[in-house]
Amino acid sequence: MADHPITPRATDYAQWYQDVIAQAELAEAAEVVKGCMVVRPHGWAIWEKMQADLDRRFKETGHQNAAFPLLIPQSFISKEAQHVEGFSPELAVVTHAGGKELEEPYVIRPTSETIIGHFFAKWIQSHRDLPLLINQWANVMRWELRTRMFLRTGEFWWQEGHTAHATHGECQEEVVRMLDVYRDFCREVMAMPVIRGIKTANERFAGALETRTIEGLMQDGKALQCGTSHDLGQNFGKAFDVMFQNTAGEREYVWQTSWGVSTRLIGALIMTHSDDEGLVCPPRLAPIHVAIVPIYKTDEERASVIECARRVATELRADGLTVKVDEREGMKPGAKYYEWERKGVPLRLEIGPRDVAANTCMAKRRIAGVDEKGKPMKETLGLDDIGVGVGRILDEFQALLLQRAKERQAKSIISVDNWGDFEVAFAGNDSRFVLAHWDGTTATELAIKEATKATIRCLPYDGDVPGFPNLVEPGRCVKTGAPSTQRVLFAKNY
RNA sequence: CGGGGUGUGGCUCAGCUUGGUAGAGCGCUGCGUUCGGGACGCAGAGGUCGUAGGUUCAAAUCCUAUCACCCCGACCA
Repeated sequence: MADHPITPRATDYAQWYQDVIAQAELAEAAEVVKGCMVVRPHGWAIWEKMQADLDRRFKETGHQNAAFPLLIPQSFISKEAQHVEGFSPELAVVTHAGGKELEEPYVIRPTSETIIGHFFAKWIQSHRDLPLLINQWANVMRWELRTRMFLRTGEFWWQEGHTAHATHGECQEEVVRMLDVYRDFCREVMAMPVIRGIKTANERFAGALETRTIEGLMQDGKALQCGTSHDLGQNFGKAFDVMFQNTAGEREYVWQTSWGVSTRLIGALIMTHSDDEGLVCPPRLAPIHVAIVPIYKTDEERASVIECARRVATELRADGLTVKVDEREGMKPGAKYYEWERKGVPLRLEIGPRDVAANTCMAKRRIAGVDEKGKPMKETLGLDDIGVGVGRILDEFQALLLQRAKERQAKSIISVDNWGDFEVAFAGNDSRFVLAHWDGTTATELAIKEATKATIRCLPYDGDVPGFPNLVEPGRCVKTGAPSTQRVLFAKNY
């Protein structure tokens, strides 16, 4: 075994995360732009796959895409009291343009509730204009003191849904619906189980009545907020005068929502599935599904093997798969194997002279056991119906990843009833999903964070936590002993 | 903004204490031999030593200033 370019997870999880990103060529630090990142082609390809699937789901639920300005008049941010308080510290502001100082500075959008509120006010007159269901794919900027690739950077890419409704009831339905879209996407496409829940007042979006979240469990036991959905009530409607005339002829403020997921999901993908060999990518998000490595010694062998590999690639592409035939010379097959494994290609096919003669190939899954000699398990596939064999393997691989993630999640969730056990669960650098009673006060929430670094990730939907079907039950706060009505989810988080 | 650290070929770093005019490994280019789990040989290309001053016959090395980045803390809809 040659040098291992990736730090093992057990040695240093944070370094492992950075190494996977570098070795899989997903992204790198922008270096000349503080706190920002360059998303490299292989990383962006994963985001494009995420976008394509999410966009289809948004359209299916009746939403339309639009685009709003990157720059927002500074005064807009100030119009909603909580919004300005939440975002002011992390705004980047444009004060000059065209060689002159601007009369009013612009902020680079940290999120678009305000500018969209302004235009919604123009677009909405009547109850017949509602609901208005808009989505925007965009980049946003939040000046962060401490950044982590994909998880928290100055600039990031996301989608933000913005909707306006005639009643609070419709607005609440939308918030629930879109959180479920995210949950389904995470499970079906990312092979990642998440827990739906409601944020505490302390963790709520600045300007929202209620924030819902999906929380993912990373391999090191920490939680990652993977998506959010906000009931904005009439807060932005009032701030931007977004009104409609109802059927009785009265003017009312609209009820609004916003919801988003971002390139942070790529971080979630890495920390959910990947291993010490590099990126592991579920087939439904893999930029390359199959890498074919030709094996040969002589020129004649090379010609026949490559001809065969290209033929297989063409056949698989007809099934809608992305296939790479690695024809690079001067590189031994083993080196190619490691490279494609680092990059998270789910399946590799090896085709050599013996395979050409037998009309077969060797298939190696990205996650495979080892045989009695310690060599990776491979299987032989016939070339006559290669599409069938490859399709089956990719389906099995997608299912395997979800199953593994679910098992890991199940093992990491515990229920705790006393402070001693709670502290043990978060001792040192440890984290997990801990279900415990909480007295409902922000003071206690902050005291627990101060003592253990663990925060309340959400008040989970009852029944959404595997193995713990009844979270709504009377109990005593794990910290203060005060009465509590339900268990909440604690974890350290990214 | 506190505390600590680092800036030297594309990357990782040595050299600095004790000044003498820049090195290694990897990567890259070319040729040849290799090729079923990370190849090897030979020949090459590539560096204003973060920046600006200062000391000196002479500075990557000593002094001053400054900038950038990293780690820990504070902060993080």
